[in-house]
Amino acid sequence: MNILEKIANELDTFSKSERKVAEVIMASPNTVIHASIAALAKQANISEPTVNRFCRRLDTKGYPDFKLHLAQSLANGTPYVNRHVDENDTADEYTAKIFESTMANLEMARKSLDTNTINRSVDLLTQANKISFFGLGASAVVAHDAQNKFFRFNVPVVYFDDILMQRMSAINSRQGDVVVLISHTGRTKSLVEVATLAKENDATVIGITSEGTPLAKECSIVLSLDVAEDTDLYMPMASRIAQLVLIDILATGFTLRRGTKFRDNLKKVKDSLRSSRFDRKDV
Amino acid sequence: MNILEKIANELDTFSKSERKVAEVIMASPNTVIHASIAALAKQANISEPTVNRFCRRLDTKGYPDFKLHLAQSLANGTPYVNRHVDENDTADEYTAKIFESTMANLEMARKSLDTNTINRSVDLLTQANKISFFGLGASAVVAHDAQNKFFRFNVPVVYFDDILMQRMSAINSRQGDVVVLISHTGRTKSLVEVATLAKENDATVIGITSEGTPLAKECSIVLSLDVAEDTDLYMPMASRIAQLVLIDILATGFTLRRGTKFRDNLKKVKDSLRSSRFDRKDV
DNA sequence: CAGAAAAATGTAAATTTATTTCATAATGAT
DNA sequence: ATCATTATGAAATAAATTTACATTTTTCTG
Repeated sequence: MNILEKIANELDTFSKSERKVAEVIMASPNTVIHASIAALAKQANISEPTVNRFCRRLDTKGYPDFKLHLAQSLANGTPYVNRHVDENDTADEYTAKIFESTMANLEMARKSLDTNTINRSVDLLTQANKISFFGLGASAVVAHDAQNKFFRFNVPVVYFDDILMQRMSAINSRQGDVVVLISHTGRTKSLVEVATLAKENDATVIGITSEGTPLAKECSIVLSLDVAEDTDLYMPMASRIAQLVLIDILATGFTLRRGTKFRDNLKKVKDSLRSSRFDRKDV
Repeated sequence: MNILEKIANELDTFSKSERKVAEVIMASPNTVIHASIAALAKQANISEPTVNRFCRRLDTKGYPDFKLHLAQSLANGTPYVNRHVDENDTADEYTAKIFESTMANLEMARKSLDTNTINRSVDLLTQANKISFFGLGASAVVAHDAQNKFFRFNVPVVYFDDILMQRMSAINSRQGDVVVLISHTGRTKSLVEVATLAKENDATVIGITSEGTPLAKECSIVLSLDVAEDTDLYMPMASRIAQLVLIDILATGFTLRRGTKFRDNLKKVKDSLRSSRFDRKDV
């Protein structure tokens, strides 16, 4: 797909003149996309028809079409990447880097998510008698957020970020209850124990964690999110953002499954907040 | 940068004919990048020079250059619109839409952020005797996350999602304390009161909120994040994600300001968690 | 609401750019 | 070495884009 890669690949199938064009293009593709066929021909010391033939050899309609492909390759070549924050970065720089890494990781997480699993999870959540969200540390924040969302749906929902409360809650769970356990590493001992306890009490255990971890092994369903490790500053960053987006997805799936009337209800919940707020006209 | 966004943004500054072109382009940008200026003009029922003028209005050199930009916009994984979830969406569809909107909104938020303000905020935070993070509802989650991050820095940091605790804490604040108030709408009455109380007690008040809101008016510094309203399902979605990324940025700025030795310390905090986790080799 | 000024749009010509045709040169196989 | 094949370029042609200018439409002013 990427035409620059294609050029590099097929370099040996090119003729002498074609190779000259290829080299000029690869040397500064960003200049080429703004050059006319005449300019490029001159730059490569070959004739214009040769450039044109070169373009066609790469399965494009002609020179302008080739430029289009090239432009797209360049745009694609620099997607959101995980750029690491550097000690001497200015506010401008680290701000840009953090936004970009977050987005790169979201893209990554999106690709790794299995929508069938999402569908099954939504099924289970809509049918649950009670939903519990447990996490520790940064994942506690995600659990907190999940409670905030699902609470609006008027389903029994609890959230604990305390190990003992989590254990007690797990022991008290029963068939029909859904326990959602959140842990990026999937190696937090106490959370794995909670999973085991909940399972022993016939609750359904959904894990928002990485594949193949001790926690994953104890779960009925695993929603796994691939995210590049947040090694930079020893703080969870992208992983929890991806988890939160996953919560949004589950919550959205939940409301869609519940139908229109249910969504009217959501509006009421939101409207109920009005009296606690300053009116827009007050401003 | 993204020319499709730009078109959507400047739609109202266009003349009648220009709008016609814009609509044709937005309806099927992928067709347009392969069309000649004549074809596009015909499609939009206007003359060729008008298309040309349209291109120049968007700061491109002309039609071919415009097509290049358009092609790049399309190639870029960047979603150009906030696609709204629809009632009949499959899991696949709403998952994709939520990821895309989240990313579109992050892109938007990034652009709206002022790095000078970030710099000043980081200054204040590094110099603070005590840092408090307050929010309610979805913003409480953000405050919770902030506490989690700043706690690792070994600075006195508190977080409350309870109105009374927030008030009491604000009343007890003094010069040198920094109070960070989080509210997307900036209209939550009790939080505005907290801002006033904190200010009366000489604390520095940083608002993570929208410009021109009652809360913003009470703050010493306002970190504003533009995000498209989350109207779909009456739940805060993109706004809190953007706020969390902002927290990441502030935390990162904080650690950078503190220097290398400080960051070694962070590693120790992280390492201290090891005993609570299953080892990798256990798996 | 007339009428002038400004802005928007279109026509047609000019220009630029890309492509085709065909002649010539290079390459390679026998 | 010679013929066939392939590669290349010059010039002609075709296509596309841009410019210049005329016409229409809109907006503002009195």
